[in-house]
Amino acid sequence: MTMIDIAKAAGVSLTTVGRVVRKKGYVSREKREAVEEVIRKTGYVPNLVAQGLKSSRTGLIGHLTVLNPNMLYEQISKSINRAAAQRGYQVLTYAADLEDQNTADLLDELIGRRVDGIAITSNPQLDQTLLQKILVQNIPLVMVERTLNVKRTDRIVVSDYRGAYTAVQHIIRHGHRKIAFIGKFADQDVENRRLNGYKAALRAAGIAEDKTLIELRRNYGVEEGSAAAERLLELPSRPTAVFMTSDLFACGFLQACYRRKIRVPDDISLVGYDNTLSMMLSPPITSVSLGLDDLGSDVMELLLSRMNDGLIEGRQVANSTSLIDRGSVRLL
Amino acid sequence: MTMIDIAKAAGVSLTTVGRVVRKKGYVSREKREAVEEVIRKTGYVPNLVAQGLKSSRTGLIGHLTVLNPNMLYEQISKSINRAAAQRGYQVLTYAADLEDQNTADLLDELIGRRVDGIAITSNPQLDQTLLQKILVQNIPLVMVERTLNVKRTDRIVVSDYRGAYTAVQHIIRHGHRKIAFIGKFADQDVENRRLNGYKAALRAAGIAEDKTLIELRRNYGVEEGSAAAERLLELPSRPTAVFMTSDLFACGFLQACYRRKIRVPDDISLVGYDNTLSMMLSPPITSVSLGLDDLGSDVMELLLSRMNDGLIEGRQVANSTSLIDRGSVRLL
DNA sequence: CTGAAAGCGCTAACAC
DNA sequence: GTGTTAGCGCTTTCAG
Repeated sequence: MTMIDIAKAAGVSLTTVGRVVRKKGYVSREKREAVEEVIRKTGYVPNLVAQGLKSSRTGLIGHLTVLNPNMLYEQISKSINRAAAQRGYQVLTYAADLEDQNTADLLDELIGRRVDGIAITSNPQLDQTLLQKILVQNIPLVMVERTLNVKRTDRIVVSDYRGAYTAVQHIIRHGHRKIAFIGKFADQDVENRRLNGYKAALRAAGIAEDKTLIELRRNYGVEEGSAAAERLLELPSRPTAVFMTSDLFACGFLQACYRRKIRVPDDISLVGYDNTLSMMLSPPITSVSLGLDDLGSDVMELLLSRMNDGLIEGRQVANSTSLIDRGSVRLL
Repeated sequence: MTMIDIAKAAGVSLTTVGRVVRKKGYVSREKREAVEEVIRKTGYVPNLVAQGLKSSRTGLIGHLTVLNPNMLYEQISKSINRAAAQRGYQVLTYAADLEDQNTADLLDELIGRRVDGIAITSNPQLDQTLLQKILVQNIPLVMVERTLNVKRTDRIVVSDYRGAYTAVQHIIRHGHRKIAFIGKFADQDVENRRLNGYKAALRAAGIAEDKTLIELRRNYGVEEGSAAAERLLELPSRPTAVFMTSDLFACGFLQACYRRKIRVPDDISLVGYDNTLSMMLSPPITSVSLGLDDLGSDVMELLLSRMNDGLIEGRQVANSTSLIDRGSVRLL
């Protein structure tokens, strides 16, 4: 079934069928109805591949991401998929989790498929050279969270510093002074920003930094959170509150508490980060939301505007974090 | 940059470039190297859209799914994406969560994009008429979990009955007799199979069914689990164990327990389902794993074999469930 | 308002 | 071994 078949069956030309299918251009009512009738009867579906070749517009957005252990990946994907669908685009998600698929090949496939735009979320393996290839092809590009400063490329950054700061401030306002920090080793800026937010909040409150209260782990993960908790809970003078840079840590921390029959927030106060799992835990934990609901829309809007004008200078959008209070911090 | 440009630059014909790009057919070493050189220099990337049009093979798999509240959706997507990538395919995921996007339109887009195969996972809005369209186009189709018996279409079913049966049997073997059930109203067969598994296990152990111990909820969800727990925990003669058909219910149940300072498994024993969140809870909960790791491979293998021979009769593969014991059932 | 014609970039016979 | 040629199914000027 092709447009030509439809044209023949309806007794019109190929062009007319095209106009009806795309609802564009003038077609007399009779002819239109004739064509529509045939289309309905035959169950004809336009070939988007051919359309894409001819119009060099595929309606596809490439999303390059990395499968991280926390649930962030799914949230981000969901948000982008949804926003894209609402705007008539479909997302092709490439997860660079395997060693055998290197980022360069992935990008080549994206380019080969002639996607109309590319979103890269927190991929650590990026460098200017790789991105250059995309830019040369003039494909709109937006980078999320882990961003490089590249010409004519938009960035969406998460205000991690503020997020951490606000969380710790919240704890301090509840009267806590011995506040522990569980985070990940700073491979990337993200982790540093969170740690800095924590330190700044302490400083602002005139609380001296206590190195024994800072627990840095190799990875995000439940086990890691549990292990960190084991150490912190053994401390001669135990912290009264803990700020963790991932809800996964909070999961693990709570498991350790459960084993020791330590109650939250009665015996210790906790604040998580990501707002992914915190609402599901026992008890639900106050957590920093990264405001990812709008992320997809932001991504798509940046991409779409750049499709219209590829020459605009690189813009930067900050996704603002907010604290979701679930009462897991006790008033001292 | 097209193949013709490369051909000119390398002083060979279009065909020769094609042979080099596709690594197929005879090309003398000199010419090949010349072509490869030019490709490298220019950063040429073959146009997969044109390839797709010409070869009517897009390397795309369409995945039609529905965004459910439990984490199953992500697990399934991940599994399929990964299996597809390993076989050189890319997945286009369509989530029919919005009312405005009806399944028929989604299917049309999949057909329009000329995907090489379609996987439909637990979509409740399916009917023969819709599927007919896919079959007419001769696109390999595999349905997961919620399946219809359609000619020349493969099915992957989850052995929910066995899963539930095994879970309840596990509880019974630990000496429990008052075992509650939290499930979802039976919109679909899935829910019934789980309830039936529960009932059958009780029957096999000679335990009379107690209607007050069966709690059916409108939806899967944390809140729902919590509400169910509130009722069950108020019962004059409280159950000693609870089997729930979703880890989300278990989350909610644990929150209710936490509020009442009821400990698991000391005061009550719990078993979840899905094995999605159970490992993250406090305490970790014994749960039924749906064995989704292999799901993607199964899907792809069924699809690939049908691409080779579209006439094979519909096959059925059963994904076997297994109980992951985390000690949340106490020995009475 | 409608149609004829020229490709989009690539593949696959088929000839040389 | 290598090149010529004819499309895949559609969009888009440009005439009528």
